[in-house]
Amino acid sequence: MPELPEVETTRRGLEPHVTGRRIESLNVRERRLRWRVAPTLPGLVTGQTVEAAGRRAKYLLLRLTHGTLLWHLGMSGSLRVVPSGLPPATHDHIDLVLDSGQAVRFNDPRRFGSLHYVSGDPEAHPLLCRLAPEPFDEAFDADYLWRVTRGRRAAIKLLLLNSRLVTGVGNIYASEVLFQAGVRPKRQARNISRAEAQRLVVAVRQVLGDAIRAGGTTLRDYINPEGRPGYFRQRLFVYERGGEACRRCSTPVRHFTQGQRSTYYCPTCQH
DNA sequence: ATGGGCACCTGGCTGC
DNA sequence: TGCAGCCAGGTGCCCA
Repeated sequence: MPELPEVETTRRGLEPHVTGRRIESLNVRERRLRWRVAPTLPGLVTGQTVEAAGRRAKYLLLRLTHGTLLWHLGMSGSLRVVPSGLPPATHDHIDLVLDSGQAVRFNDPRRFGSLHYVSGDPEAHPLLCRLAPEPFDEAFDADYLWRVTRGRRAAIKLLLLNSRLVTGVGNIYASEVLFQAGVRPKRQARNISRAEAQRLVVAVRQVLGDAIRAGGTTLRDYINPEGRPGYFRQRLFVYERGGEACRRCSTPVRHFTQGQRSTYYCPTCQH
């Protein structure tokens, strides 16, 4: 699913439709998501107004009058804005019905997504309080990445996927970031040089930023709130391009498994 | 504390 | 055509 660019694209698509809208109801047709959706949730949010649509890492934060909805899209989740009367299709698990006659509809075939309501400071929630700084925050810089990689024997790619250390980078963009930074995915994090840490930070921002501008990456089923796919796939340098020519040097792109996930890299461009 | 592996799900594709 | 096997944008948790 969605990595940071897809969640951010979703946030931007939702924002004009939800901001200032009153919640008429929350219809939960399937509560068995990553965590069971609390039965009290509809009663808690009905009647509140959506004040803003925010994002923290891959979590969407809908700030309400008295609290916050924490929405995660998991691997296969997506949110669409639909007319509130539209009959639900398969895997349309939740509707957030607004006073505009529209509803935010959550579809998630694999049900790895989640929905929580937090009444206090959302940053203090257990799911958010240990997350690394946002990639576009100034706290995420070369010094930071240098510091958190020291003494770490884990492969740098695995470290990029660890949300306590780096946030927003998922499996597609991890390979892309390492390509752009010229760093091999198997390198032990502790052996990354200062200059490489700098290049990685630049690459994280560059790749995620470019992907957001392209509306995210659609591999299979990701769609934005208007029901449209993202267009970053055609700009991927290595992901899902095993055996194909590197776009920079024509060497065949290599593919292997790391931590039970696919990794792609160019043996010539990355060291 | 760190690292590795598993689990949670459904669906699409491949190959016999 | 049918079916087994494998793979997929995430991440919390358990164990060594």
